[in-house]
Amino acid sequence: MEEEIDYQFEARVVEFFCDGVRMLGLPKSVGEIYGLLFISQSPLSLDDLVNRLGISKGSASQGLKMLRELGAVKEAEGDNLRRSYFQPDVELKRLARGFIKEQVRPHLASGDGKLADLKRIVREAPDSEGRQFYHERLDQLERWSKKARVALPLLQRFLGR
Amino acid sequence: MEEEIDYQFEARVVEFFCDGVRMLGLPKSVGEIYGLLFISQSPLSLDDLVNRLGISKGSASQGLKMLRELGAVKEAEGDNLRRSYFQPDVELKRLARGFIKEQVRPHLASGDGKLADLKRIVREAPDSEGRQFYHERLDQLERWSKKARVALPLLQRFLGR
DNA sequence: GTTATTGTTCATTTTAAATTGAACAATATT
DNA sequence: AATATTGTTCAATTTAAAATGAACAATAAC
Repeated sequence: MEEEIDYQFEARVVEFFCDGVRMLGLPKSVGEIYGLLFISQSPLSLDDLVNRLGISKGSASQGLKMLRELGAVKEAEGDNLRRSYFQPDVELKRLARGFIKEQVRPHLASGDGKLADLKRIVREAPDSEGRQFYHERLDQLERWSKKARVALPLLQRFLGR
Repeated sequence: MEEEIDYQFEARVVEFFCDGVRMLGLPKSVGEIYGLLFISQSPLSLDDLVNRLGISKGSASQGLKMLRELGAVKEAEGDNLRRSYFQPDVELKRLARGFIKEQVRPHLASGDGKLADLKRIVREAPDSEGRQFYHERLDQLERWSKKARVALPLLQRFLGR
């Protein structure tokens, strides 16, 4: 009976994290996995996740992989020596760092590359009526990008306090 | 011929913004619309967007609606008095404010509500082995939420400088 | 009052992304 | 060496989100 309560509670926490990661643009299953680990008193194995969340082995494996890359979970000791067990990292600082490093920076970097391409196109194009205007707009974009690059470390530092 | 160059350039800028808004979790069409407005020298009407982007009237209408709600475009004067014309707001400050207000804060608020529900469940549950642990975890979540609520205005202020 | 123009809404269709599950590799156990 | 266990990969499927387009309202022009 008490387990029943725990189970319901657990399910709601998992749901809570589903919504959370959706806001960050990550797959629902990643939220489920992190959520269950977050509310578990002991580390869980891939099999535990499959059984308790009712998701496929494939999803669990891929989700754990992503969470490891983000630095959001780490390995831990568990009953069965053959298996890997996982527990969550619950420090906002490190979660933010991982997310920024893995999800935000790559996008910004690729954006910067494309922006440089666009500037080149304008530079090498024959003088046209719009050239000056285009140049200004691209400069604007560059200012945005620069600001973002400065903001990220500040944000990270703040979250780490 | 010169128009040909402009057209290709325009298309690449539009693509650039597609990628950009995808990172923010907004629909591609919103990026296309904002991108075309961003690189246009004069305000455009819904019909212009439909024709130049090759999207449906429905998409254009919905996309413009979202962009207006975000404060990312505003109405402007144009040739045809019967039509509404739009131009982009290119101030990062206001774009960020709109995005935070419309997309981030609502999620945080709903999260806070759900978190309060979870705390109540734990509080009202019979003493169990896990109760203390659950309480700690939920406190952790509350600290995250609080930190986010403080970080947002700081971020906003920084972007507005 | 009838017709034309502009823009919105929303049920249906399409598209992109996530999930599944079976095949596979890697490692341990007998 | 044969068998069992654990975890990964990826083609096929499912699901959720976005785009479409036809019907509709609102307004203007005739």
